[in-house]
Amino acid sequence: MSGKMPAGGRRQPTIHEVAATAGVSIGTVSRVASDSPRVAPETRARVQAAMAELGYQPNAAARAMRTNQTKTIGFLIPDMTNQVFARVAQGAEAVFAPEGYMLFAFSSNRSPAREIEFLQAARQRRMDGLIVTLSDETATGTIEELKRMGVPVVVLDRDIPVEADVVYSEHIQPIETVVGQLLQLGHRRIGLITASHNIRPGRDRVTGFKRALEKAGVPVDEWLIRARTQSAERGAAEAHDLLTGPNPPTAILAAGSDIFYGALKAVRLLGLSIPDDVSFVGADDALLGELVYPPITVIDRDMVEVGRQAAGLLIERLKGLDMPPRRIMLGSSVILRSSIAAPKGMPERR
Amino acid sequence: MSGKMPAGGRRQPTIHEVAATAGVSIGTVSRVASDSPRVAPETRARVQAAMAELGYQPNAAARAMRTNQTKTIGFLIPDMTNQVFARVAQGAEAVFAPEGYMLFAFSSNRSPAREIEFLQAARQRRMDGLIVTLSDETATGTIEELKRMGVPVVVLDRDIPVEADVVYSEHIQPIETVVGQLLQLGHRRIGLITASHNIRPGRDRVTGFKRALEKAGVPVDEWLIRARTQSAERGAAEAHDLLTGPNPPTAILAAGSDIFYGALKAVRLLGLSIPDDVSFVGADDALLGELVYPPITVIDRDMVEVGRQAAGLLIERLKGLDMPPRRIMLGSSVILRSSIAAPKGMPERR
DNA sequence: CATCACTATGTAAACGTCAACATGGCTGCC
DNA sequence: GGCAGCCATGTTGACGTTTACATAGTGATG
Repeated sequence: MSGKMPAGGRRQPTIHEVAATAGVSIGTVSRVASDSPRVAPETRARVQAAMAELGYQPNAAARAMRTNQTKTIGFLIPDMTNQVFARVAQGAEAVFAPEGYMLFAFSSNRSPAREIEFLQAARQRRMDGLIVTLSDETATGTIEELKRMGVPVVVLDRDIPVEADVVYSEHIQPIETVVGQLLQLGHRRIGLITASHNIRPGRDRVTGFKRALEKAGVPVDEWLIRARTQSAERGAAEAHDLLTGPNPPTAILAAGSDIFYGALKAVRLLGLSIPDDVSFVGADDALLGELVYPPITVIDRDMVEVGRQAAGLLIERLKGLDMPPRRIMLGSSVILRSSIAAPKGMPERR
Repeated sequence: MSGKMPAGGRRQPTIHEVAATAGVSIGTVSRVASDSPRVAPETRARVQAAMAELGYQPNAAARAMRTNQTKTIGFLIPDMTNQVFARVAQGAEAVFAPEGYMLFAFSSNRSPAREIEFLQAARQRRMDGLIVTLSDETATGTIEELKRMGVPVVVLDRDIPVEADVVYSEHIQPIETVVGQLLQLGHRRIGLITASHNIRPGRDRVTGFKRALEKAGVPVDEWLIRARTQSAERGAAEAHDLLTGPNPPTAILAAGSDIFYGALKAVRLLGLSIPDDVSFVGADDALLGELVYPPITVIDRDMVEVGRQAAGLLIERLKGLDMPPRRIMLGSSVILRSSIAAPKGMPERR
């Protein structure tokens, strides 16, 4: 275990060295490397032996220059430590790997400036395609950069003025369902904490929320709707503010995984009991909902499937199929658990 | 919003087009692109205007061919949906971004075959350096491939026969501490569920566990030690098996985040109460430990810092510093919460 | 047996960039 | 005023592949 670092900058063998070792020309080596049929079996074997001996791996940059393909897909997400996005990446990866593409995942940390940096880096690297989840639909710089890409782009759950395939998640209906449930239990003041209006999920959840209230003839109190940044801190702050306000809600909807964590923590810190003091609904982390006590009702969706679908759309584009932009809508489900009950001092109706 | 997809394969402008537009030679454009000082201010401005007009981004592949640098770092992790690894990536990213490097994160899903594939892809792409977390130290193919890399490698928390910088996490001491606590509370049968012996964390945790028992003169029952695959399913299965066995433990240590989830779920499914029926200690997910009821004692560590340190080591290597392999050991802490108590029917001692 | 049609292999140009070298105009100094 | 030296810019050859084209064998066929 002594001597130089393996890191010592050893030069990688080139096609020329393989050719010399095998006693053939570089053209033949190239043909063997790319599985061209026009090579005699005996020669092929000799070249393969030379490759193995030298540990040859073709230089992707040189190859990219000639072929205009990098076999690389860029994947832009707001936050890779968020399981929701990590699962999408996992689903996409599973589809791309067998096709020989590598996924280049990048976290913007919800900064449009970092998103632009990523898109530029992706363009410099001439990535073959992109899957993006923007953190703000109104950031024009990002949209401009996206339009310059020149390669297929699949957009996840955002409405932006770019001609691209999109994979949407259903947000209106599950919120409507769960708010309907709460209303039926007798809740009249329900707090909603979700993402900003600048992204589709935030807007749709507010839409679903209001729609459910209107259907039941319950007036909308804008004070109860908190559509801001998606983070645990924000979730905690909003939940705290709602629950310590003059006329607090009897139920809280924490729609977004980080918001879910923060809001739940705030409820705990206030020493409130679920569902006796306040009913609680989380989202996007079914496992957490299951592990805590009491188990928490959550709005859940299959993010791995989102990744798979997005990858599928992109691969079809990469195969050169020319067609109008497509949109896929994937469902969400409500997992009912014991964190919701009739509000305090009110017997469950019916 | 009509017409062709932006995806329409628009060719990216080259340095030649920029040169033609600006009315200069490609050499001058190259000098402007790489901030060389030998350019007249007026010319520089004209070239920059041309670049902006055409949306020029230099071709990374061509640049890589000339400079032998890709400004790309490969990051191999067992599972990107695991927060522990995602945080390491985040920490490393934060260090690399300002240096102009991009991080290429890849999940092996704990398959040595996939690890080899990744290492080969990394070599083809001539990545400038690597940070790797192997899923099995005994997989010789992976080690071989690692030795061929020819670029600096930083290894995370593994003992492998490769000359590389390593960032370790402390595993022995925190386990010893927490087992010591449990012994003092009166526990004599403690179950340990952790990763396989094929990786350092698994071995070290078992070492710490046995050491604590030996110090207290408590005999080691191998049946109570479950060092196998790191997954929620495995964690659940082992916990179930331990708790339904003929002579079950009075405390469970679920050392590993996925194992933690699974084991906790198993305890819930068995209808056991924590800490009345069984004391419980988790690891690597302090937030979950805080959100569940009762809050759970966890062994915690700062994974973002692990990423930062690893990135720091790699960057020094990339700067060409020649030095012997270095090792950094980062601490772990025990966050005591109410999930541990004296075993049933035994008053807390002292 | 000469020619044809293949087949296996070699050769060379091009991909886009950088950087070493070449060029030419200008400044300043004796 | 002539020339040294410098500065801005242009020219060119690599970097490692792929691939179209060239070439030289090898049978088969009339």
